[in-house]
Amino acid sequence: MQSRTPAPRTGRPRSAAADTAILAATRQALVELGWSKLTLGDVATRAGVAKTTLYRRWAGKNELVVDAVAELFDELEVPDRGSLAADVEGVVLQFAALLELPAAKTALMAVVSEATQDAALRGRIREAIVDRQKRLVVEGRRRAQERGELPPDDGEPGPQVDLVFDMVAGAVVHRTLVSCEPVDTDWVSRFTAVLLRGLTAAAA
Amino acid sequence: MQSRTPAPRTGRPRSAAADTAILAATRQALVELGWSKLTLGDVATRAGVAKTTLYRRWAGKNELVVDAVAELFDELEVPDRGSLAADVEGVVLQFAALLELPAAKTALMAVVSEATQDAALRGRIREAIVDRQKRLVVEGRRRAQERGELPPDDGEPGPQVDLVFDMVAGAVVHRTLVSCEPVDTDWVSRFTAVLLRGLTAAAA
Amino acid sequence: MQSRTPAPRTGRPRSAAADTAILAATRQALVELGWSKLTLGDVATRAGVAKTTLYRRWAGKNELVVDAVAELFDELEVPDRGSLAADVEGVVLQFAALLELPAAKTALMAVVSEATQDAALRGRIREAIVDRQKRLVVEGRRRAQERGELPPDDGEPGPQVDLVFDMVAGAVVHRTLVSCEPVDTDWVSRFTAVLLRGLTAAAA
Amino acid sequence: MQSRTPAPRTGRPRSAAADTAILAATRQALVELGWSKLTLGDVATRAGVAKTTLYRRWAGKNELVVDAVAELFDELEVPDRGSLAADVEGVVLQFAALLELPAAKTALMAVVSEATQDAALRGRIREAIVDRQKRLVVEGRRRAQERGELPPDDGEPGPQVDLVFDMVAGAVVHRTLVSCEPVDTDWVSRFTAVLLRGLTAAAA
DNA sequence: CTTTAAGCGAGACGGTACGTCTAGTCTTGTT
DNA sequence: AACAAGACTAGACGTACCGTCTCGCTTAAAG
Repeated sequence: MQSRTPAPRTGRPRSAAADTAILAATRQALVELGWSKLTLGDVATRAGVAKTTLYRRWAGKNELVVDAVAELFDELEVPDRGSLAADVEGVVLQFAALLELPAAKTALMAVVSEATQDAALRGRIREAIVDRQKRLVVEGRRRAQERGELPPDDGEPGPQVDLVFDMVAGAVVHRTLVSCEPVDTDWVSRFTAVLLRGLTAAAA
Repeated sequence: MQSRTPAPRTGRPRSAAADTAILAATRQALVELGWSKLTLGDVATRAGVAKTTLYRRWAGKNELVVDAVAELFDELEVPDRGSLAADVEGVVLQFAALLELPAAKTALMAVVSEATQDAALRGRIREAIVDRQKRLVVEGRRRAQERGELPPDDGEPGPQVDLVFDMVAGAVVHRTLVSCEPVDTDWVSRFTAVLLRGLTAAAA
Repeated sequence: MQSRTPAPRTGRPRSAAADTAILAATRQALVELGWSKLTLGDVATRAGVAKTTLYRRWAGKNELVVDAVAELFDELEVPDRGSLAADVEGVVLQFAALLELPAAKTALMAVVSEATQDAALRGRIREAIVDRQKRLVVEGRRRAQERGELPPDDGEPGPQVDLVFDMVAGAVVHRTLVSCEPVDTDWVSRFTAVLLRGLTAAAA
Repeated sequence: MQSRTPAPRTGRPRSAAADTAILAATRQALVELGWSKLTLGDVATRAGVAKTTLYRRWAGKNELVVDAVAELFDELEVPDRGSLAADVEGVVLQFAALLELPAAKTALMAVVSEATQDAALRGRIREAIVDRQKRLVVEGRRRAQERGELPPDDGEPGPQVDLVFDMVAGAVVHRTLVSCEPVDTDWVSRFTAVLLRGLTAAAA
């Protein structure tokens, strides 16, 4: 999950505070300026750091922004609202709220956009973002199984997890960023209804 | 839907051939270089045209690329495969095939990415891409109603159209560009099953 | 004698005024800052010109400074003071006055210094500075011959011209820049006496 | 003549070997790269020493290079070839041979060049290089007087020593570094003839 | 048939950011 | 304390691209 230039073991150690400052400055600059107007010189100035320090630790703009964005998604957690439908709605709203942040919105799409041309970047996105969120799907299903809302695993849990993940994340991202319409409670409940009926009817 | 600088009525008329050459060169350069490496100077060279000519017709990179991409989506058509499920699968596969083209993939995400910072660009995307595809959803449902697979409209058709569109397009885009996994027939049939059962169970 | 990047024949022509401004700014910056502190960005700013314009016309710092310095030496002229001794003293004083200018002093030595590592630069110095001044020696001798102070050429005039030139220019440069002592009228008359007695005694 | 940072008397003493290694590495790097491409980091690496060590002992690039060069000139000695003319020719050839070394050539001019902007450096050059060589002129004249080739001092020996030194050193340096032509035996004998005839005719 | 208004290719221009490099200082831990 | 290692700030380097501007030339429609 590291896109950083590795630090040597001898000599003066790298300042840990600089990392925090740089990533925070990157997110702030991203919000204010957007990907294309973001300059590393500006990030360095905001972080109170020389440009060289920045280039010593990251290979370039892409690597830096991916790390800055990945930290945002670390905040996502699995809610426990008592029922599968409520859990799904909770996750969807949480994710949508995250995508309302200009920093997250711009940065995520910028990185995805850049990744269409860069296989290594695709890999890093999968690691840092996609796979982490998939665990949330697994966790939600586990809870529903404990509550008896879903039958226990009958062998291979994998495929449907991927499908559910693509459907949930895809719908939210598309509505937010392509259709550019709000993810309000009405939309969320309609979406959740279609998704869960589709899944449970399929299971029946 | 025009993002072009309007041509004056007097003087020497603009060369029509240049337009075609420029848009084709834009798509080609987009495939080879990606959005961030694409330079208008290079596009001009590929098109055998001076940079001035390019700037005389489009206001900038965004406008040019949106026009180049919009032409790609004009090829999408509504299939008629005899059943609702088959129609949905057909649309999904058609859309996925389009997104497999590097030109479409890169260009679409580049434009969406840029749009997170640019309201006017969001408007143009909605016009040129989102609304055009929504009509396909409406058309597919109309056919299913004619076949008796779906009940006739009970007043307001709008909301579910938006939901279905976000779910279909979102899932395909997400699987293709974020998860970076193939949209094969297995995935498509599972997706279609969940979607249609969710919708018809909801209607019941 | 040109160290300039050649201008193409088509397209917008290069601004002639920029050349003048750049070379003047170079000399001014050289006086104030010296060679090592001189930056091309600063020269560009002083000249009211973009850095790119500067790099479009010259290949680098060396080339630019050589051209700027060469213009200074164009001012040197052959005096006619009525006798060989007076002519020599006039040339020496004129040359010494030039070397008192910080611009000329710093720039000349900077270029000579750089030339110890760069054969092409050595060639340009010879052309632009050394050979031009040698003609002054030839001219001075021709006048002395017309006055009857020196015998006419007896075949090959070359070698002694080189020798005289190295002795005159070398002594002035060394006293000015290495010994760092003034080239006053006393020193000049003693130098001229030794030189001319040496030359005429040799001819006798 | 010291340009070194003085060492404290307490604590671990400075390694003497490091000095030798650093000065040798400086001369080697000077030959290979020239003044402007010479970096102190590189010198440190060649000397197997940390950059810190280097900065602890010298104040900067100028100081280091002057010391490295001054060592070269310590090798110059007064020849005794039996006659004034032969002695002069010997000194000139010895000096010219020294200036043929790329290290000496580049370093000397680099230092002189830098000195046009730095009075302290000018002082150090006078001490370490100019004054040392002047003693050679005095020594040569003393020998010629002992042989009876020159009359004994008639009061003030100073001025002509300076003049002779500037003429000899200037001519050699100029021919070597500005005219860029070889100081061969032909040139040396012609130069010596003019110089000595000029001086003795003046004395007569 | 001229005008004449614009198109067009070529490339210079002022800017801005890039990513690299070096100077000189500072901070570790080790000797 | 000196030392090796290397991080740090500061800032110049030379390149690339942007979007604008000037050229001189060509092209059609309007007078």
